[in-house]
Amino acid sequence: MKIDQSTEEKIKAAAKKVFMTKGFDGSSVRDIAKEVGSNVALLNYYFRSKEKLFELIFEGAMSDFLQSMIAVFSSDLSLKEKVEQLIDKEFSFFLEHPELPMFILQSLHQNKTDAPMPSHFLEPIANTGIFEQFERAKAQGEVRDISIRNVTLLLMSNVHYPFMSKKLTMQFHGISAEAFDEDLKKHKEIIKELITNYLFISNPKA
Amino acid sequence: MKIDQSTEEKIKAAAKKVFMTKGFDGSSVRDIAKEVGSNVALLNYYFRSKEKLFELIFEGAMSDFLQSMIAVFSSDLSLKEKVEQLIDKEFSFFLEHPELPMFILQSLHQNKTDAPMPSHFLEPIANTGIFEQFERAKAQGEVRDISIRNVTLLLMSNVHYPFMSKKLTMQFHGISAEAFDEDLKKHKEIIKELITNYLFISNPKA
DNA sequence: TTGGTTTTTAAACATTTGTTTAAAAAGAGT
DNA sequence: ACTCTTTTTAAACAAATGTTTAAAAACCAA
Repeated sequence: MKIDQSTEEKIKAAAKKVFMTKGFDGSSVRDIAKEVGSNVALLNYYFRSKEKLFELIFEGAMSDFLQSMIAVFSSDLSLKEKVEQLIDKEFSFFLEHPELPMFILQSLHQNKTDAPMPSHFLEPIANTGIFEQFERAKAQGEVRDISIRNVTLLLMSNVHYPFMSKKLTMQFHGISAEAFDEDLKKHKEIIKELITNYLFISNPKA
Repeated sequence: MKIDQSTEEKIKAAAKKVFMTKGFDGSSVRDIAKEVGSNVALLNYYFRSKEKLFELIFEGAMSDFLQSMIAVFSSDLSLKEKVEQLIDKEFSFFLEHPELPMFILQSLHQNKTDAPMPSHFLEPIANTGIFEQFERAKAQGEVRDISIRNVTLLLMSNVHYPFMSKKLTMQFHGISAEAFDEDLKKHKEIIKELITNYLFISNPKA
């Protein structure tokens, strides 16, 4: 029953690469097999079907996607510091995995994964106590009266979208990839100031 | 040479519906034909191929996508009013075409359209004089020192992303579509205040 | 080496894909 | 009614798809 781990991992890596760039429908098992340097039958030997393989890749991606938040939330920084760190960390994470936001949102959008998000993805976030920390800060008047859901939407919009819109933005402004990356850096600083200024009351005692 | 306009339009409508929800790769010409209540051959009779039909739909979508901006920019409002109106108008537009941002970004992401964005999409925007108005306001100290490209990215992030992230957000917070739509309304108001507060200097004379 | 298991391969399978063909149906002008 | 063009259809086509089969190759314990 000893399975060649390396082969299995090679297939997963190839599948990740292909699925990420072309999506589920745009990818064929022969694409992936070619990327592995092997056979279609081998994919179904290790993973039972294209769908099963995809689900595995998707779950891994979703896990990565959420993982970067957890590290920040688990620290014992102030809420403001956490927000700032989150933006920094997410940006550097997505600089290395720029296709991730598009892959996740597109897969969910087209119901490429039927299962609702498993609780083992969300519980670790709740377990960091970030929600309680937020409500506490709100009660103490350190933070503006805004729902945690709206804070999330605000952060995700400004952190995910830029990486999804690279081609649109480049074409829209007629700029190069390098120029866009510069804009990205600037954007990060802008939203850090913008969001913290908005969320946190400057003088809680006033 | 008189072509039954209604048939051609019916096909376009069906193609739009199918392509929008399933993307290029996820859609088959037989899907579209079934939606029309007709034949695959008919699609190739009116449009030469699946690709040509898609390009037509994509260009129409891109046009709609940008059109809603132009109306606002063409008015003779102040810059601040234009920003506020843009947010309002874009939100009500995307409430009626919620799949549009995802469709556009996904198609560009996967190079489903080889051609770079034609100038006839962008020129009308430049022709509204919005860029000059912005630079003028910046020179006069009414507006913070920020590039127009970063303003665009900021606006697009906060206007497009929420519509793309509906499923992710619903699953993430475990909320209903109705609850999400409420969050959406709130988000609109938040970013209106947030962005205008950030961009516009409260007292230009100070 | 031998025998049995695991891994890999090539080939075949049935469907689905986009496109084309050729004929039928519908329309229009005379 | 007849002809010619335009529109619509059913059928066929080759290529691509996901999956399975069965045999070969590699591996491993005795």
